[in-house]
Amino acid sequence: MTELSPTTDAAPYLSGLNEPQRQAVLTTDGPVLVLAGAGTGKTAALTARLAHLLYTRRAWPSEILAVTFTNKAAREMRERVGRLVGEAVEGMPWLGTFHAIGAKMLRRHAELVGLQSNFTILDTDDQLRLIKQLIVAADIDEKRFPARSLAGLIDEWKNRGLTPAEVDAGESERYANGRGGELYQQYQERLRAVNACDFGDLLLHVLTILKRERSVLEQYQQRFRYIMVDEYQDTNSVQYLWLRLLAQERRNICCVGDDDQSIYSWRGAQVENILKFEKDFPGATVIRLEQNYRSTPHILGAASGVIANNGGRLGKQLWTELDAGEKVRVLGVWDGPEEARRVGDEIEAAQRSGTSLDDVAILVRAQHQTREFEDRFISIGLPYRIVGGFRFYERAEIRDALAYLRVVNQPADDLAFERIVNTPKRGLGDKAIAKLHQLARAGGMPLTIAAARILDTDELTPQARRSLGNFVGDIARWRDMARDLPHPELARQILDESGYTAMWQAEKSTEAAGRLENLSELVRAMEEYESLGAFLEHVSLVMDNEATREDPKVTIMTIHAAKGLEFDTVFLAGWEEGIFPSQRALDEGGTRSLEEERRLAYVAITRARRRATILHAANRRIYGQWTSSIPSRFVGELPPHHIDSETSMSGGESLWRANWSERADPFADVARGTGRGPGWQRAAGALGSKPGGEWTSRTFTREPVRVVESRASAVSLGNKGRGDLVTGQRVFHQKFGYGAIAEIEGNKLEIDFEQAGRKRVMDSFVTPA
DNA sequence: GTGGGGTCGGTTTTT
DNA sequence: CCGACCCCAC
Repeated sequence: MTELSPTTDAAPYLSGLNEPQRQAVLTTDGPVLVLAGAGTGKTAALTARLAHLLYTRRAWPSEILAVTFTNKAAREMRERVGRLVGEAVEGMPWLGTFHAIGAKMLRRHAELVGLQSNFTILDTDDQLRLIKQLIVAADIDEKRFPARSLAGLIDEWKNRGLTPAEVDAGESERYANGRGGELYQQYQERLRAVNACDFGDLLLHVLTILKRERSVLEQYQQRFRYIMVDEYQDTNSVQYLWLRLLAQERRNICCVGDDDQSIYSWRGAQVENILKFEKDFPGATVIRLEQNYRSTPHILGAASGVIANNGGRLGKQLWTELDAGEKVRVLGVWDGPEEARRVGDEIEAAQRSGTSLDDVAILVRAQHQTREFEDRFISIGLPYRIVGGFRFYERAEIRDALAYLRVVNQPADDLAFERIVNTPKRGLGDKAIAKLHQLARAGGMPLTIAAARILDTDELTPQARRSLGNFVGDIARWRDMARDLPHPELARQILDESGYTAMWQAEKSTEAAGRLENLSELVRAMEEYESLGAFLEHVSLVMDNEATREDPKVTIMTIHAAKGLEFDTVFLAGWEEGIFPSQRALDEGGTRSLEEERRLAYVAITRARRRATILHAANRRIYGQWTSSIPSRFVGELPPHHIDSETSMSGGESLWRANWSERADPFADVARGTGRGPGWQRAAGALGSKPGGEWTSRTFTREPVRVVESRASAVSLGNKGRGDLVTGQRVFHQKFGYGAIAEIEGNKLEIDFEQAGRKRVMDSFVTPA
């Protein structure tokens, strides 16, 4: 904050803001709810507000609490505020995700909940392993009561702000005949014993502390002059309670959100939080951001038409000054493969007229729908990226490497110890580990200590003892080294001396090479952190695939993943009953889940800036069965004057109608949304067994005839007919790695890949190996 | 320890 | 139908 003029009018951060946005910025005191529709410049207003608080000296950077849900949002806010106020943003320690801020608070007060300040943050994998151990120890049949469901339940309780003591019999009943609460209790005890906590604890422990320790609460209430919350509609109960405690003294809380974009109830978010804001904070100022800067009127009209079918909304009327533009296209196709083919064709055409692939996205309801597109795009050579799936720190090699570092950093981290004690193989099998556990449990000590002790006994076989002795010695040495070696160097040496790097070097696959690459990437990333502890914190809370700048690619992702993003051209695939809205949502019944699906549709449409195409297929393979489907009810909710409909099926509309609307429809109750519709499988089972029933006419025993298409692009992109390949030859493919040619059919190859199995690819995408 | 075979389930996903 | 996961046998 240097040389800034104190006059608000001249403030640079206000330029370019519309009236409601300014109001959101300038209404600094008292509770404020900013209802920000999609594309209405929410982030601009939020960051300007932050800048305003700093610029007018209402608060020091360290006196503002600004929370987001994702690291991406936090990063973006930090960057944008930085652009407005410069260095000052560096001093904002309390700008971050709920979890990052929770972790920060918890490290300061860890002892109040029985932890040490260097506690480890477990990820879901560690969590699950721990829970499995407890289930086995409690002699519960893991088949009947899977660890996953207990993990989910504990997570839910934590999201709701319930400690083990607050889980009543009814809740407890939800796992293993009433043993849920008891296991939750044990789980928390184990976490404490290994000085660790899970994601949920980062919030729940802090809430416990704030509720129990008056002085701590007051300290934070005093500190945070202003509180700002992004995506308020996504807050869950703990987050809500946490915010309410912190805000209740000064009442300078500003929540930004959009009830129409609440799509995370399944993970504990309570739309009610935003709906009842005015009740929670009487006298709140409510500001609506309704001018949309992103999409054309037709796109907005289509989205608004759909969302209007939901009840209980706070209500917003989006408008735009942009030109009408194209109508939203609704495209009916015959089946899934045709859907992918059509989208591919359209994208190639757009590309020819100058559209960059980076401006194009395909949004689907569920991850598995990406496959059809992936297959198609590989075969026509259209560059794409699929968002989602494995993240960097979820990969085995990264988790292994981190486990080594964790053991060095936090001696009580038993889960990390277990993970690596026999990776790479050291001949320390189950029996040896079991004995270790026994000793550790008997003596109430961490596994590393138990390991050192057991060496003095004759519990282990000589080889196991020697091997474990070496390992224990290694760990001790690494801990010594940690004192004076820079941590990236330490990591390098640990990976080396432990034989971990060698383990992957010994494997000659492309996959192993990639893993080694990831490991060096990890070490490189460490350089940016001041200590090993800081790095581990970053990894467990923040690490994500930073999109490395690459060649332009079409983005394929779920609607959930697309929230907050925007693209010029958007394809919305699979708008059929059962797919979207999903069968699960329909089965669960109730308007609640259907309305969430509808909000998802709203989010999907509003991602588009200029062009949106909605697709629905008449036939789709579901669990291997060819099944006919009817268009999503959301298609019917699109206002007719905002759309152009088209069908690619010969016979046009009449065939459509003949196909799905005019006979007794086995999905009738699904379509009408009674919420009691049959699952696909049940429908298939029940109707299929009825001789001569309707079902047979709609079930395809084999794939429908495909339109034979000529693929000019595939040919033009690749080598023209190549003669250099023969059956049995070893080749390399950019996506699938190495493989042997099993069959050649024109320019199409069947290849048995070493990693990916048998795939059909175009010859232009392989090179002789 | 690994791989073969059988079983079961099959939205959305961040931190 | 396809895949993940688990268990058991070598």
